[in-house]
Amino acid sequence: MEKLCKKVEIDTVFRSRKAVSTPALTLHFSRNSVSRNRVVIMAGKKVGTSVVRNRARRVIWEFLRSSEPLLRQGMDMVWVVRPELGGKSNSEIRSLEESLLKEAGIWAAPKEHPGEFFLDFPSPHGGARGGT
RNA sequence: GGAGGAGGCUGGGUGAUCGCGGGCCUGGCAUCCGUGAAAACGGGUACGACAAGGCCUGAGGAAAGUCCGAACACCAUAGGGCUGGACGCUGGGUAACGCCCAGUGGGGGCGACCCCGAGGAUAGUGCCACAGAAAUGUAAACCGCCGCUUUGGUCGCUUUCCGGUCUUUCGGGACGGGAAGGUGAUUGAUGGUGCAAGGGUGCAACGGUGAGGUAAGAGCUCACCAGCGGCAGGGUGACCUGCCGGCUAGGUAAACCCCGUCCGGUGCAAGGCCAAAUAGGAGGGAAGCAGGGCAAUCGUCUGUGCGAACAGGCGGGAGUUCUGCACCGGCGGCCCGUCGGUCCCUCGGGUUGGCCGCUGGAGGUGUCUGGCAACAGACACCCAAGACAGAUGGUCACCGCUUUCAGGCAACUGAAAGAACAGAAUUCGGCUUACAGGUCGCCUCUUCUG
RNA sequence: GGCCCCAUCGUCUAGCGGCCUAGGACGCCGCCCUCUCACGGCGGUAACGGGGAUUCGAAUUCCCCUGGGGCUA
Repeated sequence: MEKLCKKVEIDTVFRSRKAVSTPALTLHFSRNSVSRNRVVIMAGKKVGTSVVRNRARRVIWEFLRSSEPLLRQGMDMVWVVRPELGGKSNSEIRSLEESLLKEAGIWAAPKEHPGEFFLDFPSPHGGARGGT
């Protein structure tokens, strides 16, 4: 699992229009061309002070890291933190993440149909992407 | 014991485990990076790059707000004037400051102690609403106070005259009344004068209190206080103390302003280097004048020559160069000055990579010396984050703290919950703001006991 | 990260330190006009971001917070 840094790649994830959300947390995701997962966690100024924002990033990142063996690989994820997350405890944040991952199909569920899920993935720019 | 005052320190700890940033070491290595499906191509390097392991190290007192001051970098080695801005008791500290220390003055508190943007209102200008007679002018007189002029009322005393009652020694006497006049007290009206003490208005009314003085009053006179000026003494100074003088000067400068001191601008996204990529595009402005030098070349004259031509003189001269002015641009808004220049500005187009700056510094800690202190000096020891979507966290256990509940007379035991403000971004010195607690001595007032 | 600016009724805005108990427009509410609606007329509702300081007096001047916005490779 590595970090997703470039603005162009992050914009690609947003353009895929695949997202699940709760009032406190939103997960945008798309499939990538690398075989590893790439993650970025965004916490804007409206979430709170730098202490609140950095704590949210660490907690989210730490849960993803510790539960990586259970996740499907080859995904780009953009986590967007919303102001409601400020008052949540660490265990609450973890359960929120788990439910979002399950909803997005990234969490390795008991019944696995990976091929079916990725079939309806929209290829951006009318299939102009090479290499897939 | 209670109530306070001022200041310093600290900002949970230990262990296990999984992770993150930086550095070093070890072993392995023709490897590493980019493009590519691969082959391959391009590039970097054996003081190298990558991955693994080990070790070391890794947020704050405010890292914050960005309110001041600097260092550093570029713009000229940061220049002059105007404008503008900041500061403002005194002395010291400091690289510097709007900060700190010590003092002065004022205000608050019984006190320890705390607070103060605290230069100039006699340099000038402005403003002081409403109310009030009057809001700064040696002004003004509403209610008032005083004597005086004119004119009344009441009362007292007195002179003259006229009656009355009683009495008589018939000379008168006593009592009371009326009229006219004089005089005094008091009171009213009127007029002009004197006064500013009192009332009233207001944030503020031209010193305050007391005594003398006066028709009533007034610094009119005196004492004390406050304020002003001068002199003397003390202090580096702010200022303090004493004496003398003339007796009066309102407030506001966080209103303009005056005085003194200081200030060029921009800010590490400063700035420098490397690599890569794109374009030579569009719009606008300016490419002017004068003089001098050189000069392709042209015209003309003279000379030589049969001639082509050559040489010399004169005149013009594309171009080029120099000087001055102008223009444009850089150096805060303007002027000067200065530097650069045929280009300058705006838009459009490309890149969104790497390295340096980047952490050893006005640095900390300790001791000694100087100083009331801030601080300075000497010596010794120490090196303590440097990221670039941005590193300190998760889980578990135990201990310590606080609260609640249960048990217990109590010491205590058990369970649950909680633990502030807050995260480095070029670096320092301050200020300001936020902050759960814990802890250390010092000081003041008060109560009780001995 | 650095450097700046702004804050007045629900909205857009006026507002020399005293006439501010803060004005106007659009809203909103009520009444009148009309057969009814619109237009029009009359009246009302409603604000100086918070705290401190200067001043006799502050929306206005000064300081500190709070909340918005902009510029900068």
